[in-house]
Amino acid sequence: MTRTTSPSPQPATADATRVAVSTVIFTLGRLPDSDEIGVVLPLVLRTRDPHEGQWALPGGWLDVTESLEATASRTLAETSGLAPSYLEQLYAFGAVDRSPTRVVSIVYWALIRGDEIPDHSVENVRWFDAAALPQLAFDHNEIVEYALWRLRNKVGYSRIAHGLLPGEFTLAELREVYEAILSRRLDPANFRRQVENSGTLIPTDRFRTGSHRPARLYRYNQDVELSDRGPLGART
Amino acid sequence: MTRTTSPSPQPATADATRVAVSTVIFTLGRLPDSDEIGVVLPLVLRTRDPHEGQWALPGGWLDVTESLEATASRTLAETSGLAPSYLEQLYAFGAVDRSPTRVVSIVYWALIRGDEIPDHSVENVRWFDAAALPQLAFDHNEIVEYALWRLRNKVGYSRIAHGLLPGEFTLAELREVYEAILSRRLDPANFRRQVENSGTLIPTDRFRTGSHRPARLYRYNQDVELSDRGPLGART
DNA sequence: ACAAAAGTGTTGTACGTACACCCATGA
DNA sequence: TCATGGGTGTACGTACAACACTTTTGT
Repeated sequence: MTRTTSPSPQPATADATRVAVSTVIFTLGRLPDSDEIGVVLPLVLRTRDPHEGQWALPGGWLDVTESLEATASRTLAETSGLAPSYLEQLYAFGAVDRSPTRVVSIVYWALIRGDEIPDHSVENVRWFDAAALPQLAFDHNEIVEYALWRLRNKVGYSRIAHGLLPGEFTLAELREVYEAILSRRLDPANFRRQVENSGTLIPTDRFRTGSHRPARLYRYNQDVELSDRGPLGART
Repeated sequence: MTRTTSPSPQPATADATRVAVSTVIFTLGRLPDSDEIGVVLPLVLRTRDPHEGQWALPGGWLDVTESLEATASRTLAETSGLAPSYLEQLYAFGAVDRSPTRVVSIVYWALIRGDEIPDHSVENVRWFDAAALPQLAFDHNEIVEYALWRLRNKVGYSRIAHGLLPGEFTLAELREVYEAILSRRLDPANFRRQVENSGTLIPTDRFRTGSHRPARLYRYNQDVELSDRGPLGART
């Protein structure tokens, strides 16, 4: 449904159900109109019907020889040119009337590090403030809403916030990520203790020197990822 | 993939992807070999290839005119004859090699009350101890494993346990449900307070009289369902 | 009377929150 | 030296686990 870049390998038979894979790709960035840091995501301008001229989630038809997750990864590469630092299935949307022809969309959501996102890398791709989207094609507004809910939820009990940061980061930077996602301020002192006691961070010997007292750099402890997706490790 | 009861409305074209909907249906029951109470689920004996003679999750092909959830509900009716007291999408399984032909299965999981489940209502349907399954068709063992994980997880922060009980129940009965799902004993005193303070139960004037001191009957408070599935209310 | 489950009280620990305070650096 | 963010200490409130205890029934 959300395919925008290549020809359709699936037959468009009137009474067949087609399967699409779309991806909600989150990263942090400076918001267009304010200069706050916030959650942003890329959308693709539809160049054909249905919903020509509207913005839609990146995605494509499922190929018979391609796994669901592989399709999602491809989507990500096509729009951001980056590999996901986090990728998880979100939901399968299958209302009969969500598209003129019957389409079931398996939607993934992904995080990528904000390090180096090409500003206008790909034609017809634009990054939007997740909290201020225009009207999107199909049921994509609903989908993004749900993805945002999952992101905010998951940030509470999981360590995914690291997926938005480079390899080494200060606690203040990590806290900013949480604050942007939850859109509320957190107490620096308490934040420090929580995350230190969680055992998910490894302090390095390096410091971020800047305007004031240097802050220690931390990196993510790979060994801790438990109790996240349950028995599904590399599911597809 | 798991269709067992009606002819396939989907074309079996070699290079098309077909969409199936399967459902993991949980309830509580007396386990076959012990006489403990535990989680049980119905499976359907496959009467044709692939995997003829193996047990599989109830399910069927997605019809073009039928929503995902509707297909799941139908499945439930066909195997248990009951309406679900809880129904939620679990995951979309789409590995390329999970079936001889390419099949994407949208899997739901459901709870039904144990009140009155016909013991051998439907031909080729049998109820199994969820913790001691034989080898199932396709990747269905994995799927059940994941569904169980979700059930146990969700019982911790949600009120779904009520979905396994009749309209009125004692706190001891509710506690038994939790104990069966989590397979560990809970302190009756603490359990009482937790659930009382959660505001999800309404005490009635009736009592369950039995072998000892009568226990007050409670019923579920409909008004509390919040923070469960997020923005997806009647999604399909 | 006694066993056993229903139901109440009390205590200790863990953890989140609020906030006062010290430390180290650039300007 | 001062402003500012880095980092530590402490006190309070809530939530939960453990467990002693009282109450009410059937037998």
